[in-house]
Amino acid sequence: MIRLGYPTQNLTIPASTNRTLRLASLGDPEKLRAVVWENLLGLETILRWNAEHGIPLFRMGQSLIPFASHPAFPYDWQAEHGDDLREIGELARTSGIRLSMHPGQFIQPGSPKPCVPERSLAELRYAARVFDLIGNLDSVIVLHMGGAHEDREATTARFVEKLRPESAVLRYLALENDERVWTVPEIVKTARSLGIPAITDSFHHGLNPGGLTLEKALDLSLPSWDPPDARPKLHLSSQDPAKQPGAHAYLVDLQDWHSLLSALGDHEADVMVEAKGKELALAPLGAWIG
DNA sequence: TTGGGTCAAGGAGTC
DNA sequence: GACTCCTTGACCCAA
Repeated sequence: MIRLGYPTQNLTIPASTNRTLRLASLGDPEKLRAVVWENLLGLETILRWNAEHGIPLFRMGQSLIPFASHPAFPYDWQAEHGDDLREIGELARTSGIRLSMHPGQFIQPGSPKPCVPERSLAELRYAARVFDLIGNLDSVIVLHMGGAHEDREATTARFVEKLRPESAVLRYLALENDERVWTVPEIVKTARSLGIPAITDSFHHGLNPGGLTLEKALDLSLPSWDPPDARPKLHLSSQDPAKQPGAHAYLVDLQDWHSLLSALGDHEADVMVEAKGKELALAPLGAWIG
């Protein structure tokens, strides 16, 4: 069975889990609390909508609790929002919805600059803590390996060294290939050395295939998951024809979808559709899921 | 009221 | 060296 999902917001309702504020506004805790409350309410609304529409995956925005990992964050967010997160976890569980997060491009545990990995780990610990409170073990933190810093081996070694002690993060973490730097075989190798799974992004793989067909790439990444508790995750998107290579399109090109289905064969997978059209991009694909 | 530029943070690539 | 892409919204400012 193939299951589909979408990230951060729902354009139909509409609702978002990614409202934020400027750093300068952190000095106003009431304003911050209001933004967090809107994000949590947005998440609950989206989960109910997903349950009604049979969509079993959703990726929360990284700004669910804006600046939670920042030293200037003004209150104990785990104490204040823990009950809400536990209730959201219960709602997701009873609705059969798997949640994920995708820390952004600034998260670089392998950077040679000392302060960058430290800030990155703080952000990853925040994401892991959110999932601890949500309480669902099938949750996933999706991470790119970041830059190569002109020395792939040294960067990989730093990346592994920084993350290996982070058992609370590794519990949820999965590595994803990217469109420029790290290929599927490279992230699978690094993921294995950390004892975590790897996600193949079919769009990124097309731009940075490392000499492998999509089918061969899936042969490497799918076994890194351990179903039924951890169904394999994949990413699917298409090129925006009006923009530079790497820019995501509003919908998914059906040719890309069929290529993924063909490469998957009989394998089961959870497919996160990274389209600008969010949930609107799922309907044309759903008709093809048998 | 609108549209543009910038905002916590990194890095790689194009032109 | 400036701009764009990975993502989305906030918020200030000029017109």
